[in-house]
Amino acid sequence: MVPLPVSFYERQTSVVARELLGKVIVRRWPGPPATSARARIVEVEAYLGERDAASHARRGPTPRAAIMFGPPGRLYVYLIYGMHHCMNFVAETDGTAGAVLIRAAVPVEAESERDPRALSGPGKLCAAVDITLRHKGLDLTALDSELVVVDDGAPVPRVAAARRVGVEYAGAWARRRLRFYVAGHPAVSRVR
DNA sequence: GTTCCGATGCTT
DNA sequence: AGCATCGGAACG
Repeated sequence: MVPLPVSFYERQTSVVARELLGKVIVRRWPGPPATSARARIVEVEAYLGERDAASHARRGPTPRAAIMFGPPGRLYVYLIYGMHHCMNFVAETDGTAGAVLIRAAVPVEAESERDPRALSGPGKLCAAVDITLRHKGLDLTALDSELVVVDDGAPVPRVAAARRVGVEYAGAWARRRLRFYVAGHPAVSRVR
């Protein structure tokens, strides 16, 4: 299955965020032995450019956040609270900041189970698929990447929106509904 | 059920 | 000093 192309990511961040719901993260370990894991995205957050007071891009292209200003379709990883990694997909055209935080996914092979083990929360998700700072900058659109995103033809889910989690400091931007999730999905954060 | 807290290290 | 988090403890 072919990775989503650069053109998918090169759009408004909130559009990319919504459309990532239902898509499948494919993590490949080259090995040997070569292995892989697949998880369907069920919750994301859009972080916009310099005007977004909750975004790491708010202080401009600092060493950490510069990648948010670069070409779309790249992986932005950061370390939070000294122990958890968070993965983001860079959106918008080169020169404009934007990224989508991936907050929750469900392993594809577990989807049919009665109570599928969810990878809920950005830190837990990153740990589950073994993504760390050394993957920052990875090209999500390259055929041979250790991490790509694919459309497996599953039906487009019904999308709901809510405030982003953990950005209370951001004033009016904290109240924007820039978190998107599969409506009614049990793996989604309980927070409103 | 809720709220609180500590862990741990990078960023500004 | 604060953080785009998590899991466990304390409390009701």
